[in-house]
Amino acid sequence: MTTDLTDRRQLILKLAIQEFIESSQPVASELLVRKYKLNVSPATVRNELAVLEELGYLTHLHTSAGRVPTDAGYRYFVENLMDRTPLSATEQRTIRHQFYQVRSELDQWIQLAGAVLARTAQNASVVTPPRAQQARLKHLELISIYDTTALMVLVLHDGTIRQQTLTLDMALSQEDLSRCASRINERCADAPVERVEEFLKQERAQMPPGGDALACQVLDLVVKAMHQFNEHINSDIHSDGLIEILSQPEFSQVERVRRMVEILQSRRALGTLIPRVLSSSGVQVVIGGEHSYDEMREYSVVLSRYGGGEIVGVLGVIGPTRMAYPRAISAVRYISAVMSDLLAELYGIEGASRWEAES
Amino acid sequence: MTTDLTDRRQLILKLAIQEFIESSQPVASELLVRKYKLNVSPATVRNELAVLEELGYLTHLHTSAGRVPTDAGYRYFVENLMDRTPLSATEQRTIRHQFYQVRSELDQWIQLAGAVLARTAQNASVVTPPRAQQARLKHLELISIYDTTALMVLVLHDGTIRQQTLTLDMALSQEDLSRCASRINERCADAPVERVEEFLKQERAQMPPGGDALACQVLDLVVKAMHQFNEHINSDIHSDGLIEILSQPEFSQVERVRRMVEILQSRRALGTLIPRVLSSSGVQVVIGGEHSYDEMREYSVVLSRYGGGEIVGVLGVIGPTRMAYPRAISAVRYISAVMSDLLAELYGIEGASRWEAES
DNA sequence: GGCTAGCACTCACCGTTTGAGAGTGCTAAA
DNA sequence: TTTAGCACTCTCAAACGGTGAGTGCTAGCC
Repeated sequence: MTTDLTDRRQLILKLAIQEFIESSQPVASELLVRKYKLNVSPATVRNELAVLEELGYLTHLHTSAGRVPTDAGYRYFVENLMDRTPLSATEQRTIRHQFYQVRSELDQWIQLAGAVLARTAQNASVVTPPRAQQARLKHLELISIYDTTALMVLVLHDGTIRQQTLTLDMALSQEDLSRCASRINERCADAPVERVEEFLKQERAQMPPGGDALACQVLDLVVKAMHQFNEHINSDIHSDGLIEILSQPEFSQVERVRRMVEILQSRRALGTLIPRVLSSSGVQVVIGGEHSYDEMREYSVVLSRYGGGEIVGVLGVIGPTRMAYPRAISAVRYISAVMSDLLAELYGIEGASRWEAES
Repeated sequence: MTTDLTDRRQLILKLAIQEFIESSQPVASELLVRKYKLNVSPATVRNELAVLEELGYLTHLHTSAGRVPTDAGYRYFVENLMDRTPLSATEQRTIRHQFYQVRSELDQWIQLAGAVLARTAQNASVVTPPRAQQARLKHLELISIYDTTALMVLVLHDGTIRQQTLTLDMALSQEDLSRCASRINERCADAPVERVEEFLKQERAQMPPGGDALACQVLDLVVKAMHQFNEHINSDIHSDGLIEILSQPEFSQVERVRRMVEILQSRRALGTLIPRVLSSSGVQVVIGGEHSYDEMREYSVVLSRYGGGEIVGVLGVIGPTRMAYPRAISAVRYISAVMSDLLAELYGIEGASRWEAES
C-alpha cells in the first residue's frame, strides 16, 4: 500500500485522523474546511471522504455521523502521513535528568521508564528489565540465616539477581557456606547453564556417594533458576499508566477498563509480541486488528527494543487504536535511547547514542 | 457503643447488613420478612428499622427506598453481630499448599499473598514485604561488571536485598573488589547503620588522606542505603486485585475506579495506616469515615501484621465499605498466619501458629 | 470534468411525559 | 405491641417528539 493517493486526499486523510485522535469525535466535512481553512467547499471534502472510505481508510458508524479512521487508515497514517517530530528539547532534558538521578539503581530504571513513558505518551506503558537471552553465572553467595536455613543470592552476568532460601540437611556455619560458594564461583565463573550442569554431574559422581551434599543441593537450585531464566523471557513485564488511560473517553465503561487490566496482567498478548520486538530494531507499531489476539482488536501498541549487544529489554506504550501515534512513537524512541545509553555506560558497550542524533 | 439493642433489633440489623452486603441493593422490610421467615409483619420490621435508623446504624437515600447501613452500622456489625467463621478447611489447605510451593522464593510470597488475598476476599489487596524496623548489614558483595563499573549487592539481616551500580575512580580487578568487600563484611557483621558510619569515619581518617578510596565510596553508599531503608518503612506497598473490585457494582463509574487506583498507587492513606498496624496485633478494621483521609471515606480496609519478633510485614484488603467483612477478616487472619509460619520456619522464631488454633 | 449550492434524508441525542412498581410512614384498630 | 390498610414519595424504564448534526445526491456552474 504505497502512496497511491492524490495530495489532496492525503491531506484530508491526515487532517481527519489527526482531528479524530485529538477530539475522539467522528469528524465532519465542514469542521475540516472551517478549522483548517481548506479552499474547497464541504461538499468537495465529502466526496473525497467518500473515496477514502471506499479505499478502506475511514468508516462511518451510520449515515449522518462523521468519519472515523479504520485500522488501515491508522496504518497509512503511521507509515506515510504522520509528522515525525521528536520530543521537545526541554522534555528530552527533563527525562534524561530523571534517569540520570537514579542511574545507579537498576531496578528503579524500570519503574521510572514505565512512569515517564506513560505520562509522556498519555497511555499505559509496559517495560521489561534489561536481560541476556542466555543466563551466565556471575556470582553466587550463600548466607546463613539461621541453624538450617540459608539465603542463596544468585547474580547473573547481566545484573539479574535471584534470591532463594534453602533448607539445609544439617546446621552449617557461615564459613562452610562461604567455602562452598567460592568453590562454585571459581569453577563456574561466567558459565552458562550447561557448564553448571556438568559441574553438578561431576560433583554427584564423587565420593562420598553423592559428593558434596551442600554443593549438589545448591547447584541443583542454580541450574533450576538458570533454566527458568532462559525459558521465561517474558515473565517479567512491568506495566504502569493505568491512571492515564482511565481519562481517555474509550474507557468510560468499566467493562473496557476491565479488559485493559486483564490484558496488562495476563501478559498473554504482550508476551508474544516481545520476542518479535527483541529480534528487530527500531520502533514497532501494531494497530488494532493487526494483533494476533482478538482481545487486542481495539488496542494499539508501540514497542521498541532497548539496550545493545547481549543485554536487551523492551519498552512501549499500549492504548486505544485512537492513540497519539506521533507522540507515542517519539516517546518510545527517545526513552529507549536513554535506557540504551545508560546500559552502554554500565557495560561499556559502544554508545547506542546514535539515537540521539535522530531526535 | 455496647450491646444496647434488643435481641430482635440486633437480629434485624444483622440481617439487613448481611443482605445489603450480598445484594448491594437497599433492603426493604418485606424482603427481610419473606427471605428470613421472621414471625412478624413487614410493618413491625419497618418500625424496628426506623429505630435503628434513629440510632444511626442505617440510612435512607430517600423515602421509599430500602435501608442502607451507615459506617456506624458496619462498625456495630463487625464488633457485635458478625459470624466469625474461618475459611473452610479445603480453602485453608489450598492456600497453605500454594504458599508451600513457593516457600523458598521470598519475593514470590508477596505476589502470592496479594493474589490469594484479593481472590479470597473479592477485593483489592495490599501487602508489604517482611522487614526489620532497623537495618543491620548481613553481607556485602562487590561484583565487577566492566572496567570502571561494578555492582554492589547489599543483603540485610532480614533478607532484604538492595542492588546498586557504582562507577569506580579507576579500573579495579574482581580481586580488589572482593578484598574490599570482605574487609567490610568482617568489620560490619550484623552492624546497624551507626556502626557502619563509625567505620566509614575511621576509614576516612586514615592515611593516605581519605583512607581506602574504594572502601569509603562503598561504605558511603551502604550508609545511604541503610538510612533510606530505616526511614522509608512504607515505601514498598504491593497491591493487587484491581480486577476483583472492578466487578463490584460500586465501581460501575470510571471515576470511582480512578479514585481507587489513585489510592492504591499514591500510598498516602495506606502508608499512614501501616505503622499503626505494625504496632498492634490482631486484625484491624477501618471503616469509611473512620479514616483520617477524606479520599478514603467510601472505603474500608482490613489489615493485619504478620511475622514475629523483629521481622514483620503488613497485609490486608481494601474495598468499598459494603465489604464482606467476615470473609475479608478470615482471609486476612488466615493468610497472615500462614506467612507468619513461613517466616518462623525461616528465621527459627517460635511458631506464630497459635493463629492456626483460632481458625 | 471537477466543484459547489441546495436539499432531502437519516440518525443520535435530549428533555419531557407517563405509568408502573417498590417501599415507606402513618393511622387506626386488634 | 403488633398489624392491616392506605396514601404518598420517589425511582426507573419506556415512549415520544423535536432538534441538530451531518451525510448523500442531484443539478447546475465554471
